Amino acid sequence: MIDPGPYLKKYAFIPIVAGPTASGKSAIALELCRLCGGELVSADSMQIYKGLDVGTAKDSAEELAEIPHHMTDIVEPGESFSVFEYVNRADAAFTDILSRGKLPVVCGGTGQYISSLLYGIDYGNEEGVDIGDSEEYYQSILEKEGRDALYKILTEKDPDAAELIHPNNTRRVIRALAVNRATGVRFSEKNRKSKLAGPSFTFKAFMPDIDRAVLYDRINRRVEIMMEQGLEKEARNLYQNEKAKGTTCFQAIGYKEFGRYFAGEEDIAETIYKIKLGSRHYAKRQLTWFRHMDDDIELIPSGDAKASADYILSRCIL
RNA sequence: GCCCAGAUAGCUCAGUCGGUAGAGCAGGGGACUGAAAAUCCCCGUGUCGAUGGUUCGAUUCCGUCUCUGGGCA
Repeated sequence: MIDPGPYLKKYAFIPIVAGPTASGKSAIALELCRLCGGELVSADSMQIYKGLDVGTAKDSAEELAEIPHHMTDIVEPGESFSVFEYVNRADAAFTDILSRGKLPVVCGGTGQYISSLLYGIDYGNEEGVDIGDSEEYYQSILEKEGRDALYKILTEKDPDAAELIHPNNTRRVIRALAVNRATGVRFSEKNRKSKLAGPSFTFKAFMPDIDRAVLYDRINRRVEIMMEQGLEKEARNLYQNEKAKGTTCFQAIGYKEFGRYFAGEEDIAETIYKIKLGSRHYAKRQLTWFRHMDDDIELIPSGDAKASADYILSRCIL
């Protein structure tokens, strides 16, 4: 546990505002920062990228200028990033903010990032091992020998991990094998030990409780607004960035769907439909993730950001 | 007005040689420990358009009607 510094005099917890896309998290988090002079720490795997602004529903330029933001715009499209780097850099941000006597306010919808903070998952990379080569190694085995052969290797090298990972989920099969090969420690063994240290800070998480139909409607409308705000132009910039081609930022909803449209293979209406659909599917997965950790996330009424911020702050005061 | 083709799940459609039906998409549930906005798993009862008839039994065959396409006038 890192010394929380002066903030402990007033606040016992660092608030985390989690929730699905378009649920109103940002508005609450910004209000929270205004209320207590806090600084925002994003927990969003796509808002880390510079230049992906309207499509990731990043806070506006005015808001970025008004409230200090951390973990936003920290890497160029094309650069690689990972949860491991996220937790390290977020921890550094917390330490920095707290040392200046300010309250960090976490806000984001990337379940994996939220869980990593809240549960203090240690991705253990003291030796600075790079697993990229090992991933490529197993990727080539997958291509040459197929998914069954790949999965069979996992059942031999790490039966416990194989038990938990579906054979069709080759991405996770590869990850487990690569971690094993690169670090010499079994994936399952590493995971078992990962929570032993506990979180570096004390967090309290909240999520707006929003009706599914209302959420989907908000998502659909927001995609229309993004189009008005120039999403197409932003996507075109990304597609013209040679370094970014095929990298992680192309997984972002609102960008990857433009490929066929730019190639002249479908019209814009289809593209917009796919962006809405992808966003709804994503929101559903986010809800599954956060529902799973409902013992650790408090639901709050949605709709009134100011009231939510007041409430959250009261729950974080010592 | 006449001719032809349709009418089956929220949508697009398959199918039942007569024994009350199933795919894709949508939608729902779930997993997730170094890409996570990624990746993966599970879930299909609906007056088979309406109404008469034939039949032990009709969504399926026949008649009529309604609606929707397309064609001819």
